[in-house]
Amino acid sequence: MQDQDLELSELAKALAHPARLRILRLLLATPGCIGGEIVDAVGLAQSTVSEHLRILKTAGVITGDIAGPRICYALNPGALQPLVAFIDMLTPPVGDVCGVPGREETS
Amino acid sequence: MQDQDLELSELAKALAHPARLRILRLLLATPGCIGGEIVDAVGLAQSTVSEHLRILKTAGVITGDIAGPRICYALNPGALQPLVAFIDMLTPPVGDVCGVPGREETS
DNA sequence: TTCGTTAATCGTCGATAGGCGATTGTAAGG
DNA sequence: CCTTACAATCGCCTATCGACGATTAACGAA
Repeated sequence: MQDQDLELSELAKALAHPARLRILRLLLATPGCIGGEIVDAVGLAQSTVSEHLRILKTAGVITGDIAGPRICYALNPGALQPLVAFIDMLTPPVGDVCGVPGREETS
Repeated sequence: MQDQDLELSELAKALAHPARLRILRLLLATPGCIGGEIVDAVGLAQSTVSEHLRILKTAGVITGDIAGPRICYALNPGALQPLVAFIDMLTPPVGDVCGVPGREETS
C-alpha cells in the first residue's frame, strides 16, 4: 500500500518547481505543437529547459513526439490522477458532493 | 498569475517525499493526537521526523497543537486545494461534468 | 553533401535537501 | 527544587537539484 508513496512522491517532485509549473501552463495555453518557444517563455537556458522537460516527460506528465527537427510536447493529464486521488483521500471532511466543494476554503 | 507558481511548487514540494506522504497517511488513519508514534512508524530518527513535520507544517498541510509535553498533529486538507485546482485546470479534456469524472482512469 | 536549426547530453559549479547524533527547551511528575 | 519524557534545534555530512555553457545528435533545406 505504501509502495505507492514512491510513485506519488515522484509525481509531486515533478510539480515541485516553478519553472515546470510554468511549462505546464504554457503547454495548456498552446494548443498546437511548440518547441523552443518554451525556452523563450520561461527565460532559462536551453539546456535547463530541456532538463525540466525531461523530468516532466520521465514523470509521465507530458509527452514528446518528434516532429521533424523540433519536438511536439503535449500534456498528459491522466498521469497526475494518482496524486489527485491521494489528496482527495486526505480530504473527506468537507462534502464530496460534487467536484470542488470546499472552494471557499475552511481558512 | 504565474505568481502562484511559487506557492504551488512549495505545496508540491511538501508532498515530494515518501516519508512525508507516509506521515500524512498515518495522520489520516489516526483520529486522535499522536506525537512520537510517528517517529516509530516511519522508522527514521526523531530529528529527521521532526524536520519533515516542520516542512509539512510550514506548507500548511498539517497543524500542530501543543498538548502538554507532546504535540497533537492533525491534517489540514484545505491547504492542498490550490494544488488540486491546478491539476484540475490541466485536465479539462475529459468531461468536467461533476468533480471527479475520470475516476475509472483513462487507461 | 553541406549548412542551419533544434533538442538532448555532458561537465561543472553552487545551492538545497535529507539524514544523523547530540544538544537544548519545555512541561509534567516526583 | 530535580528528574524525566518529548519535541525542536543545532552542527555536520552526503546526495541530489538547478542552472549554465559547450558539445553532440538529428533532421530539413539548399
